[in-house]
Amino acid sequence: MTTEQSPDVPPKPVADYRASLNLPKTGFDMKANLTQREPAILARWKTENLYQQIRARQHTRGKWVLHDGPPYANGDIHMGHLINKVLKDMVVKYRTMQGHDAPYVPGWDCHGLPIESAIQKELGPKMRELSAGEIRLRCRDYAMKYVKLQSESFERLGILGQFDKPYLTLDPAYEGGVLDVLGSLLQRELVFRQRKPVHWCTFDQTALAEAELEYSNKKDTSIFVKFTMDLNSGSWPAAWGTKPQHAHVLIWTTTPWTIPANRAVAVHPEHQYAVATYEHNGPQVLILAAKRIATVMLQAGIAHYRISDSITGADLIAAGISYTHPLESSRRQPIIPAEYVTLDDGTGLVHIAPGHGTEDYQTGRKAGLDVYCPVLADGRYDQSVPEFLRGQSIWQSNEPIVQHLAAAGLLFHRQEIQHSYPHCWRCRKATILRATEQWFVRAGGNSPLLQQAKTFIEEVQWIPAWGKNRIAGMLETRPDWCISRQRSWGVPIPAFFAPNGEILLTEKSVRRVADYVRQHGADSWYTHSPQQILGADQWVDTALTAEGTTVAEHPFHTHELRKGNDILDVWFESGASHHAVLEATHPELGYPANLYLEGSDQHRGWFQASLLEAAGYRDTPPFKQILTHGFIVDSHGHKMSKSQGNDIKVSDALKQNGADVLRLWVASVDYQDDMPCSKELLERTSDAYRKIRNTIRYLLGNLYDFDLQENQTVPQEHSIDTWMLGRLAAMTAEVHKAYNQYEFHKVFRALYDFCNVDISTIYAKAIKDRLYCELPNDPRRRASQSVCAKLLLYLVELCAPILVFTADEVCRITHDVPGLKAMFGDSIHTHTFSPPPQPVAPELLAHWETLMPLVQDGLKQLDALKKASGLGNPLDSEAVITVPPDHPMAGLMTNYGRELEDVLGAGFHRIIPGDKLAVEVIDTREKYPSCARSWKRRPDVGSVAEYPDLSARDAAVVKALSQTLVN
RNA sequence: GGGCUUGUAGCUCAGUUGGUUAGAGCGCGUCACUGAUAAUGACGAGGUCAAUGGUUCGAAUCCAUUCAGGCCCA
Repeated sequence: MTTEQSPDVPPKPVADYRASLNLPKTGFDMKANLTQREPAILARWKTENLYQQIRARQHTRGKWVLHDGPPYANGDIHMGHLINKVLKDMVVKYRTMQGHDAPYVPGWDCHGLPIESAIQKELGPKMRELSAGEIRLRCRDYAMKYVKLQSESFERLGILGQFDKPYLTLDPAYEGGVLDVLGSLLQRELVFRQRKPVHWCTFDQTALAEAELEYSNKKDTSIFVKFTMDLNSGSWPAAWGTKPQHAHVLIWTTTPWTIPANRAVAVHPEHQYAVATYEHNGPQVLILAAKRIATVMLQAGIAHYRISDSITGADLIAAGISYTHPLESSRRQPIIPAEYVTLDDGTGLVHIAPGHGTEDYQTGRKAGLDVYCPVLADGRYDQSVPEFLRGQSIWQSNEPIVQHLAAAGLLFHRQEIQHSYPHCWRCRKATILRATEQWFVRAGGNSPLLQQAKTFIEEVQWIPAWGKNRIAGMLETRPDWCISRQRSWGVPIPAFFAPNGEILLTEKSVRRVADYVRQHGADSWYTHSPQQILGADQWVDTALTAEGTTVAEHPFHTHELRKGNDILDVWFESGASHHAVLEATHPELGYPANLYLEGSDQHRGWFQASLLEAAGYRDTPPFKQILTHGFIVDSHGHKMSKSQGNDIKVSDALKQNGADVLRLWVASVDYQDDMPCSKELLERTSDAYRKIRNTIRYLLGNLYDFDLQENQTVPQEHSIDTWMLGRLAAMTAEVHKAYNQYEFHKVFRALYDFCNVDISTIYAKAIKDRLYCELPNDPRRRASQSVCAKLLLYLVELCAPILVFTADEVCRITHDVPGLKAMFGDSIHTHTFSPPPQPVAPELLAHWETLMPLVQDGLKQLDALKKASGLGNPLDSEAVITVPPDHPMAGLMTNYGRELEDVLGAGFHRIIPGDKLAVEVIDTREKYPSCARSWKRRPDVGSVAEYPDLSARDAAVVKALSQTLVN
């Protein structure tokens, strides 16, 4: 210890009383050093097998299950993972400490395109030489690598769960569970087969996913085509004037080759449509959007034309006029509504080919149109098109079609354009949209599945409440669910195809395959024969014919069957987890789960998939509560992205701050909204962490000689201890309420303010004198220590779900203090919350309500004295408290005076009668001597002759101590 | 473009059924202490409650529009 003093500081008093004080002592370091300390704690948890210990613990309350939504097993974890997993962990830890059995089984989504693409990239052209089975093996290794990597990252964040037995969607038991759900949907006749346009490469003859498209510029012929209206149908709108002899609707397209597949023309119901009339070999009458007429006429070089009044698209549809297919004069086709029609280009009337466009398809389905696709896998027209096109490649057909239209007088105008067009990422050739047979779940319109899902929504508690509205809106407009994908890495749709085109996919056959997959894994679909899989030479079952009808009791010869190549949409896989995990891979969890907790994007994703699949599997929803959180944004509220350079890497943040600080940050922001994050914000959180840590350190430091059994002392009624206990009771209630409603930012706020204001600013300051200066066993000291022990207990308990490492560290420190050993038991994480603290009598709290303003006033006066006369230390002042004799507190002020002196930090106090309850702070540097031990200036310093430099209290304490020393 | 959603001091959050000069903590600035000390305490400065318009005796709070974000679609 240094004894150096600067020359202008007066020499220290002769006697050094420091040793006679009870100064704080603790092994709990001020410096957290989380980056070093946390891994050590983590290692200990692993050796102790903490997760299993918690499972084996006596649970005073029932089971409570948070079912983990599986992150994708690809890449490092990012801030989104952090927020999600930490929120989940805080919930689980809170429920555990409430006494629930709250197991946490983490899961991973292991199948799907991103992994298959990564492997494809790795392998390059070699990919084509590999069988689906071989590709799947590599995909599996890839997925498992990232499961391990992410698993370690999650654990490093203090997330506790069954990481040694997670659920994986590539687990055969899980895959079997997925097929169980598919079987159940088949049983309820909710699965059907239908054409739908998908991106298609005619060179590779394969379907492409959105992610496999590369957009680049392409030259095309765009054409304006006149579709001849059938003026015998419907009724000519009066606003368009007298009905002409001939009229045409005018459409625009950049893909002339899709004209053969035209099945309708779409208009926007709210846009205005008019008639443009001009002369060209007689009067010409065109229908198009009023706003497009000028542009279109200019493009076609027609200078003179007349425009009629306009009507809305809705009125045009209502007029009910059909038109003639430009290449097939016998076809009459309708005009239908479509909201997506724009007036940015074209004519405001859109050529609809449901087999060759996604929007065309959707629009067509609503209007009940045939999904007609005359294009074969290699890009040639089939036999259903006009003769001049049969067998021709679509890539060579634009010109013949344009010529044909021109010859028929239907070509209004043509121009060459350059536009962004999707190309195949492998062969770089232009792709098309082509309708192919896909599997669907009947989940739109008035499907019973959808009805059931809607009733489920009502039975679930949505947090925040608007989540219900959001998902309800999504269900309202949702189409049937296309569950098939033309990929390799996933759970196969176990359909068998007979040589005559009959298909076997029934509840019975799927259940058989499910069992087979459970035994041999889904890879067996690719490596074993239909005979092996079905386990018989003949399989009698319902057959689906190529025409879409069913034939019951149809005998299939299994050796003739071919296995289908499609896999299930990965959302179907994860959406089956309510069965595949809660009942199949981890039946100890049980159905349903109490809570699903994910980002708000999962209203469309996992929540909806789960809801729909559960609706097709049973009659109760898979979750009781749904909690959603927002997304991480930067300090300006913009989304984080690598390309913007405003992203924060979890590994960096972890190195910089430690897991507990990151967890505290998660707790501190309102997750219902977007969550801003920046280095500065984490720095703030770090400050908050240090404050909490120091508060705990102060409490611990003053309990070094306290024994929970021996020294518990009830505080005197008028003591600041009582005020503190009142605050503790209020804080505890507030925090539990917030935890129960998952409002962690309120938990954080309450705990932080409690440390900052109630303990640090007010209480800790007030009790210093009695803790440090009184005899160790003095009742006032023991009472305050009793309160400190309570503060420590509740504070650490309530912090534990958030500050998992620090709480554990505190718990270990208490083990080293003999009197505190029993405080938290073996581990804070197997410990349950203490019963709420005893409430404090309201009248006692009311006393402090009236006294605290006096303290505020006193502090202002101290500040004024400091500025006016350099009074630096409040102990060099006295508080003169005036109280009217008839004031309700008058009789009590003798008790409260001493407490006020301490709360204010003054050296002395006097109570005098006055006309109002008030305090006056007086500089006593010239008035009283200072006690060398307590540093308080008071009149009784020197009153004990033996100790001329001490106040009466300190003299007595020192005397008593010296006597015990002698004995 | 559509559905849902957010916008209060530099930051994170409070602001009850619309009602006097809009609150807290942090951060910042100044000062004090040196017996919680890479701590602690005191005081202080910060806001036309995103903007505009409306309803009202009165609006951060209700309504409309706009602007700027976010998620999901198109």
